[in-house]
Amino acid sequence: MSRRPATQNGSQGIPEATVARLPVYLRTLYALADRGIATVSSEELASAAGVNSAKLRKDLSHLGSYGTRGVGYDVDYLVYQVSRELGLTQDWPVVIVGAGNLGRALANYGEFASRGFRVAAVLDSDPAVVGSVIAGQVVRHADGIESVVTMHEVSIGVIATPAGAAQDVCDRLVAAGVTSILNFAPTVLSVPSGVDVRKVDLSIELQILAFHAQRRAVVRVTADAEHGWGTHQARLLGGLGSVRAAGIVAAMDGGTEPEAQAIAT
Amino acid sequence: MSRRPATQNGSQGIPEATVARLPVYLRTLYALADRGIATVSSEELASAAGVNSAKLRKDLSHLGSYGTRGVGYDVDYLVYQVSRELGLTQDWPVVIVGAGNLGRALANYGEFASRGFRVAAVLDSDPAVVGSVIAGQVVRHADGIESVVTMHEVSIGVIATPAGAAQDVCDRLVAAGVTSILNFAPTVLSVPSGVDVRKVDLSIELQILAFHAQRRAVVRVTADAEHGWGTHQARLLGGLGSVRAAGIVAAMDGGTEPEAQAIAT
DNA sequence: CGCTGTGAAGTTCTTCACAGCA
DNA sequence: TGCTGTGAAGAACTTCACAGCG
Repeated sequence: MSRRPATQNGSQGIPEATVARLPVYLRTLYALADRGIATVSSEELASAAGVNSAKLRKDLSHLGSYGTRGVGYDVDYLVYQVSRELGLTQDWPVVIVGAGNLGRALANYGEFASRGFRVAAVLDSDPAVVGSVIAGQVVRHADGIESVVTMHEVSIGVIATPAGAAQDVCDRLVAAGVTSILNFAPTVLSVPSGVDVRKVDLSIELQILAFHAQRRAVVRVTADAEHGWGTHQARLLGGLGSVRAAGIVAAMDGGTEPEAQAIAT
Repeated sequence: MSRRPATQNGSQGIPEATVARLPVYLRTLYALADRGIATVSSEELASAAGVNSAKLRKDLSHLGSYGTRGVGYDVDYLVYQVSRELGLTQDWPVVIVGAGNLGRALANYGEFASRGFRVAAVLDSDPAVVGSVIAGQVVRHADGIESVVTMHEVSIGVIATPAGAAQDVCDRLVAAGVTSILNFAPTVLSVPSGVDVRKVDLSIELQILAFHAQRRAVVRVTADAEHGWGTHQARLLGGLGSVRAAGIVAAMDGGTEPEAQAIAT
């Protein structure tokens, strides 16, 4: 009873998986509109967005019946409906904490400013960075988190600091009133319930890719044994399973603190 | 029959959802090892990794029976088993295309080099950037994609270019032999089957956060109407539903090309 | 007739609850 | 006794296939 369900499909709740795809549809729709296309079928839109059409139709059906049978969807109208559903008919002020390479990349990110989000401030704790200008913003000292959040009524915070600083920054953002956090630091953040955290993690994505790449390679090695092939991929593998095993376990001890690499140059 | 299932649980296939969490467990295990902890229970490890213990045990059970009943898991041993499963007992050479802020942030990323991945090259098409040094690497011209991939037997490519260049870069990487791609450009990439693409997209993550933030706000507005409250969040919303609707649709036309913001300073 | 919107079936993922081993 | 490993139940998500509207 006290635990809120991840996706409560009660009144008009949209499944989480659908929510995660709406931004993709929205971007695709913008691209179509830019090309002067006024109407799309679910088939066309789905293919441009990289999903299948049944899924797209089901997703859109959660927003309402905005298509026309026998015709398709009106691009502009759908852009508006999706934008509204996502809460992009208002501008969300965002603070970015951490003005390293990553923070700078984020602050300069084009789609950011244009579509629903606005960088209210960029903060950093490094005196050498404070005062410099990034994307038209003077970088403020991280001490100003509370005042910036309060003054600009910020409810979304982006953490682009080293891992070691992330939890502290997070706590301060939350204490100041931020309820949505996008975390780029490679660490698990703990937050009170009611605060929404999403993480973006390079390392995790690479490791997932490695897993699949390895599996493909293993399959080919097996095929090699049976067909006498010799491929690029197969050679990469060598004697998998023992090669660097000891090395990995040893490296563990000497590991330096994982960092989001935000402050380095 | 001909369509390969996303997760084929045949011989020893690990569910995709599990694969996506293994890197998190691995990082958590490294952190425990650094603190000198030799053994963990599923409960402890799960809580440190931010999942529940049943899920963790189920996940680990797909790798084998590496725990000890009544005791828990040996940290070092589990680090090794998870690493091996993810294919991290070998070093994966990676090329980064795009040497803007994002590309630089990625190249300098700490966890990158240390645990299973090695930056084989950083490439960019901007003559002003080519020749500069990033993370100990001289930035090469993007024309060298094919030779770098071939020479270093690279199978993982990271795309950190503007959206407009991404598909072209992707095609060249694939043609050169890359089979895993991590895409930071805000665009849908199309690749031949057999090539694995994962995307990391700031904009999408922010929009998902906005959706939930909006919903929280709406709930509070509703509560306001009933209880006469007045909160920060409620005021943020204003007259949702009409406010900036026209603005959004109009802004669509004037939109500039979305970019991953890799080349700008 | 073409395409949307959607019940229903199928698949994957999560959570429960406990047998069974150290 | 304490904790893992897992069958079984449940929830979420995807895909199918077609009714029905424009």
